Amino acid sequence: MNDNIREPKQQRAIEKKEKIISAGFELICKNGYYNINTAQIAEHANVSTGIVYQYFNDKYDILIEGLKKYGNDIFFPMLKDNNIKFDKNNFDKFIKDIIKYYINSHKISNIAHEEIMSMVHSDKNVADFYYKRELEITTYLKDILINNGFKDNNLFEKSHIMLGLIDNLCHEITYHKHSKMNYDVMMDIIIETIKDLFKNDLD
Amino acid sequence: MNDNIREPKQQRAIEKKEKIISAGFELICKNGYYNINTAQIAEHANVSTGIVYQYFNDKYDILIEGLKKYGNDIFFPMLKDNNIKFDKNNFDKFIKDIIKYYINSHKISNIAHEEIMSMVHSDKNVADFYYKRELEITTYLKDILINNGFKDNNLFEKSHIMLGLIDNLCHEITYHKHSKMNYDVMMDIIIETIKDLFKNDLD
Amino acid sequence: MNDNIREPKQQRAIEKKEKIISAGFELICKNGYYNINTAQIAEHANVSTGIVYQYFNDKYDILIEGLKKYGNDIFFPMLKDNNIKFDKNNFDKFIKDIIKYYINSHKISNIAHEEIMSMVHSDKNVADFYYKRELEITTYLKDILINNGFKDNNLFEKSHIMLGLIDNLCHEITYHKHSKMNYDVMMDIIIETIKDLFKNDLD
Amino acid sequence: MNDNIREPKQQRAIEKKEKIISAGFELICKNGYYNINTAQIAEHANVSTGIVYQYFNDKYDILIEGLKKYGNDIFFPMLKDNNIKFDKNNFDKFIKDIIKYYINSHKISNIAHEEIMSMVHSDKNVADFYYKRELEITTYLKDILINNGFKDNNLFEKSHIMLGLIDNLCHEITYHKHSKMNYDVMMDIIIETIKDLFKNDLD
DNA sequence: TATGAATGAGTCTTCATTCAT
DNA sequence: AATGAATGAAGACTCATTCAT
Repeated sequence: MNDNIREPKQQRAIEKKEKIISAGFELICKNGYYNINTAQIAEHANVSTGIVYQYFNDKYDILIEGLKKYGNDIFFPMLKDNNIKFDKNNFDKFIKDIIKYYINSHKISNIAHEEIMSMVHSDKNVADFYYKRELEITTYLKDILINNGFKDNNLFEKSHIMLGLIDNLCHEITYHKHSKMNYDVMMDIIIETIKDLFKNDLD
Repeated sequence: MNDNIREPKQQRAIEKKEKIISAGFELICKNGYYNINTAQIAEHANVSTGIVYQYFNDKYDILIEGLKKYGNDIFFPMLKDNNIKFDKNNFDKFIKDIIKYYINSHKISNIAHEEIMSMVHSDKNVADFYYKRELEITTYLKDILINNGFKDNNLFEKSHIMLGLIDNLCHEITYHKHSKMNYDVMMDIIIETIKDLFKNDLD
Repeated sequence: MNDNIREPKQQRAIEKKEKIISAGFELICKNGYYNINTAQIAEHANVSTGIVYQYFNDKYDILIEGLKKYGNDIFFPMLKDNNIKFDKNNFDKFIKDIIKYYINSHKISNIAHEEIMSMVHSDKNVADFYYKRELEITTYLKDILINNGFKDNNLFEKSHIMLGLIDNLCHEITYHKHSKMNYDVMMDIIIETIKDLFKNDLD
Repeated sequence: MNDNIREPKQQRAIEKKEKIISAGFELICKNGYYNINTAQIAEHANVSTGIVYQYFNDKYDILIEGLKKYGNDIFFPMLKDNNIKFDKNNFDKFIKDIIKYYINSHKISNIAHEEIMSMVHSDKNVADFYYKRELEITTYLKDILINNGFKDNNLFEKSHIMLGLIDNLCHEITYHKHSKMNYDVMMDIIIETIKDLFKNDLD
């Protein structure tokens, strides 16, 4: 472990560090942490292998920093748009929009998603990151619902369940198309279930 | 790749092969596929390194065979008990029982669960295994419901959603105790939601 | 090194040893000494791996014994036919016959030839075997020539040169067909050269 | 197979690569390809094992590159001197010179010669190299003869035969001293035979 | 700062040979 | 005499990390 990690101050150096993170994270997401080596990361970042160890303790560090920097984009891109309003009589549409959002995000970074989920299940730090984000998004959803007039009746737990339902659905749709599941039906049921979930929380 | 895999004939040899599978799978589950080497597997199985390669193509093979042999026990132990009957007026209890079952199974093989889920997300063969089992358990649940008088109203999809809800809950409970989630409340909501899911399928 | 090599006395045992030699030598000739392992030899001989070491000191032994047993067939099959007579006025035909013999033998055991020649160049024992046989065949040719009325005017050396010329020709024809050499012309030249070689040795 | 072979740019690195080739080729020639391992090559080159695989795909690569670099020196050192003139009335001397050249070259790199010839007989790439060189030297000899006034009467084929005769002789002299062959006589016969070979090609 | 050359411990895998039965 | 299971040393190759410049 190198104790002399340099925090780059010069603009060029900062850019170089960013480059390593993005290049490294990209490769790791695409190929898996164990299938990519530091030489490849350096090459992909147009940087020498040596320099990597002046900005990072080790290979693992690159992963973690990449996660911090790009994790949100991959998993919770919606976190960017805040203060959403929806027509209470058209809660359906709001749910559908979220589902679309999720499916889209799954599709865009399909492989990255899987690679990181893999690490969520095997690496404590990645897991911590992921679960923290999960709480954030849950809170975010809860706030939206409250802002739109929902009663706070265990809204936090319900939001979590709602997101769980949606995530399962998206995963199902994105990855196991081959199964004998009817996805249109499934989506309708999910929407209905979510509405039931909140049935007593609208005036 | 060695294509001269020997299928052991002597009783002692058969036991030895089993031993390698169990020892290897155990170590992999406990420490992760990439953190265990063949020497460790051999040692843990009280066997020489050479013999490993007479029964298996490679390290990966051990994982897959271990999965075939012990995967069900870890993920779907309930698959053993068939033909369950429950009091239709007490659907609640049935749901709770399944949840308990799941939580228990998560707790028993906590780490194994996570390691394998990790590979579900990064290895095609492991994923195939897992999703196949998932379909089985879904079918199994659907059959139980039908046997207990439920109407087949997209019962397959609903079963899948139900299991998803339960799995999310268990995962939540087993792994992120630290969160500010109220699990008792959550369980109640889940049960209620599941009941709503099938509200039109009971006479 | 196992000092207890058993010399098989029972008929069945003798056959078994022969089988190992022939199977082993065949595989080695076809694939090369370093590309064949004892397990394959045993399997090809329909014998257990263990038994091999009761008849042979080691893998190398099999090669040497195979060479002793089958080497002649491969390199000097003509050694079998003795006492050849030819029409002195038709020395040409005799030469051509030998060439045909050689080419045929090269073609039949093409790969074996090469594999063994490879070892002639890298293993002392194989070399010894080969050069000993070479002397035999030279002597054999010399004797034929004498029997057919040639004067012994350095006939030994000349026979050796003659065989060398033929061997080079055959090798050329059998292995580098692709070159821009005209083989018909070459053969004629060779024959002429050989006749010149002995031009003063016929009355 | 590592496909990230680095082509060394720094002077020191270039020298190191050369060092690995020469050290590796030397050891392989002296001991045989199968009796030398990469660790030994690295050690002999005063280099770590790792670096070997940054410059070469594998052990085999070292052999081939060594061959390309030093093969000519070992087999056809005369290829260096071009445009040789000789006294047509003293063709004898020219032949003798070539023989001396060959014998000398055989003697100098005795073992290397044999090890490589071994591989010529067992490895396609080595064989290709060798036969290509053989054609070159044949052409080279043919050109010399033409330059010295020989008629081109199948001169290519005759050159090849001449070289074959010389090679056999040298091999005989260098390796089987033990035989009952009279080498002085043999050399005289060879010279006479070669002269006969070209008897109609001088005016 | 930056380069890319160098290190060497670690990994998988093979195989001649021996052992238990 | 025979089997085939078992051994373990040895080999090729990789890669995170450090070093010389």
